[in-house]
Amino acid sequence: MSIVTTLIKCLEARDTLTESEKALLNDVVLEPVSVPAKTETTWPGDRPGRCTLLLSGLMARTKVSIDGQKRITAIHVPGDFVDLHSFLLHEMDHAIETLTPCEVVYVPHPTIARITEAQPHLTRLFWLSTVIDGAIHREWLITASKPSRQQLAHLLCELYVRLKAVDLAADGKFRLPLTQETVANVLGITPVHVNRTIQSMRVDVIEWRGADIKILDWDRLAEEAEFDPAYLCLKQEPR
Amino acid sequence: MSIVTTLIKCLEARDTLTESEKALLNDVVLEPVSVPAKTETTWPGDRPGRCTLLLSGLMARTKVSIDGQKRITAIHVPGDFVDLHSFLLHEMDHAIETLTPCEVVYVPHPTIARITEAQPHLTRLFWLSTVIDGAIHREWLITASKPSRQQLAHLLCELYVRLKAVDLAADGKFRLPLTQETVANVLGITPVHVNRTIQSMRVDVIEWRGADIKILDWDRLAEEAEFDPAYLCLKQEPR
DNA sequence: CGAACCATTGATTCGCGTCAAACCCGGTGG
DNA sequence: CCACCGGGTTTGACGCGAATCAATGGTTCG
Repeated sequence: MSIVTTLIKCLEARDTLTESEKALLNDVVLEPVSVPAKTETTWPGDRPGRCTLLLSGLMARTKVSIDGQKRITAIHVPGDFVDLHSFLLHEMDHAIETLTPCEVVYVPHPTIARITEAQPHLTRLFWLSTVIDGAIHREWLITASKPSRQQLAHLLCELYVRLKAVDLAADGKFRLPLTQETVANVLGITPVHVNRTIQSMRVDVIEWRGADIKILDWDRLAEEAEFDPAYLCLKQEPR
Repeated sequence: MSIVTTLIKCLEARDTLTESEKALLNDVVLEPVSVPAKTETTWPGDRPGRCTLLLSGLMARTKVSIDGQKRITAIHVPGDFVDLHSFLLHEMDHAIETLTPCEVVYVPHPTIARITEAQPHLTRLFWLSTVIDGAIHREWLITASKPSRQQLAHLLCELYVRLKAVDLAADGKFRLPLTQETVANVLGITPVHVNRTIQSMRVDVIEWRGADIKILDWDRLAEEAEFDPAYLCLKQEPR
């Protein structure tokens, strides 16, 4: 199984690729790099010069405010192009860090630039992946003004669907090796409150022991979260 | 002054355009359409087939939850491509509405597709505009978990800078013809609380009468908002 | 066995929501 | 010219959800 497999799986969840496109991606994706957990790979103000393709593990995009509060604005699962937007933004407006030990591949910006010059279809698929990134931001923005239970329920639904798309979740079960403090940084609430929220959800909809989560009643969880996976755009269509 | 002027101004805030690119845009942008205030132009589930370029007025992207709560996930000012992401998403996951009377131009998806096939540079600039859209979402996400005063301060700073970039704001003054209820839908708080927040800010940092806003002390407002315009990417660079 | 890290619990405070009423102002019509 | 209306703004009283602060368990690992 080659290195690009997960990326191709992610792209092909939204459209089909030609053999030559797959071959091109294979040439472009070089050797993987291991990064330990809790390591910042990019800082705000950086001009990275390459994009990060996540192969395994979980990464996050974060922003720290003056008072030291860290807020996680995005969580990335294997197959995600974590900072594809840096190709166009140039200067980073946030940090990127590993939440767990990760394997990544760095793709130089000039490589992506070449693709945009000669591969309109691949370009659109890359563009699409940043657009979906934005759609996820919008969902998080909406849940942000809802009660914490609903917020957490939505996060779990989303992560389950995204992990399942890359075969890292099944039967309502998945691994989420995050501390409650990290979850708090995702939801924008305090760790203490995350704990209480998890406890209230343990009563009826989830099992959550250590890093192992089991969704006991998907329908109820999704209903409470008002979760509709449409925004994740997991439908093959010509783009 | 031609119709594309505002669009070109917006794109050229981030990179320079060649004459032939400007000419192409001029050919692509057809006659404007007037839309009355408070009109929904797109609904969730729609497959629009064209993108909306805003020429004048304010538009919003909204999502309504089961209980009828409307949340505004984005505000658009003249020059913005309101729903450029629909070109790749195909199916809309949210609604689009005018907040004030607006003039718009509809650009058919096939037209944009043609640009992506033959105009890599323009394509990257369009892509960039959706990426900045995402950056704005991230900022809103971060402020969402902050006290309402800081949230509102940030919104005012952002709108001032964005309006100024298209010459619709100057000297700390701009028009914002929104009701407090609409502002509440932007911030995800109640109209009542918006009112109290505005009042507390009137004491020291802003004047706000009807649709007219004057920022009395930019530095103080920006400091309180922790506002750093970097994410709006208003710097000319080759992209 | 202690150190470090994480999860959990309790007590108290505070920002914001909720509900309901009052007010303000431009527009309309008698 | 004034009564009346309606949409938006403002005010007050009250309750709840989440923050805060501080302490206590539980596990893993040197």
